[in-house]
Amino acid sequence: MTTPFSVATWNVNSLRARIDHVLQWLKESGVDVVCLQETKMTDDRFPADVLREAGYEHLVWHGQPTYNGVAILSRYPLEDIQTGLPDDEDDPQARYVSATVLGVEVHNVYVPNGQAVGSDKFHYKLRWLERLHQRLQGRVSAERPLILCGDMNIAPDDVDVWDPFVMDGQLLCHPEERRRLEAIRALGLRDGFRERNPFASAFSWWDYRQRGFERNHGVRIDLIYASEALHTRCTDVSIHRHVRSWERPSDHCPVVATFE
DNA sequence: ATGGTGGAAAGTCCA
Repeated sequence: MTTPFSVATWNVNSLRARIDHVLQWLKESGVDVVCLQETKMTDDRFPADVLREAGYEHLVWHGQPTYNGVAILSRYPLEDIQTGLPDDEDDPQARYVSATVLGVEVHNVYVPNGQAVGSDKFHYKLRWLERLHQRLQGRVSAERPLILCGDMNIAPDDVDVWDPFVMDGQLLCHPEERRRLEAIRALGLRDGFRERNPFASAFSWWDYRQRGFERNHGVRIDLIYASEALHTRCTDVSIHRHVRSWERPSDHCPVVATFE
């Protein structure tokens, strides 16, 4: 029948700078499928050999110089790999990769940050979310096992931010971006962490600046959404907060969902 | 305090 497996999302803020943390965390977590964002390297520099040695034989990566970059590391074979959104030809930003593993469609995204509400980059963010919506429309159904995960760069609700009054209407919380994320979720996706922890303010990103982690000034923007068929198999969603306290960490920590 | 910290990459851009 179905194979139990776990899936993680983690914005590593440079895979080159974070490779030791990644290897350490892969060893301690043993997660089966890992979706990375912000690898920040060209494809020829991707450390495929060392990741294969760590047990992740099946890899896909999609990078560019300096910025962005996404990858999927898997203990199980990857099929139907797609790098970039379908209409990516005039967009050089590497923010999307998808593959099917164990019969599950995994869509790994690095949603644009948006820089500042109302800026050109903010409009690019909104447009990118609409392109993601188009990609998933018709693919999400109750019966098909599917995951959408990644750095959404949007806190879905006020409970997902350290201070909803300070953050009200700001980047990561603005109604225009929240509305577009909710429209994607409403295609038929479930936020397993939120459903299991309805009132928990638990975060996945803390600003490097102004001692954000020490003061727990964080937001939950790294999400794992599952289709109905997969959500019924979900046994746990955990935020691996301790990784953020390691020496010279990414500003994001990993999030892991487990399915039976 | 239009700052602050960290990464890429070599002066800024991005988050």
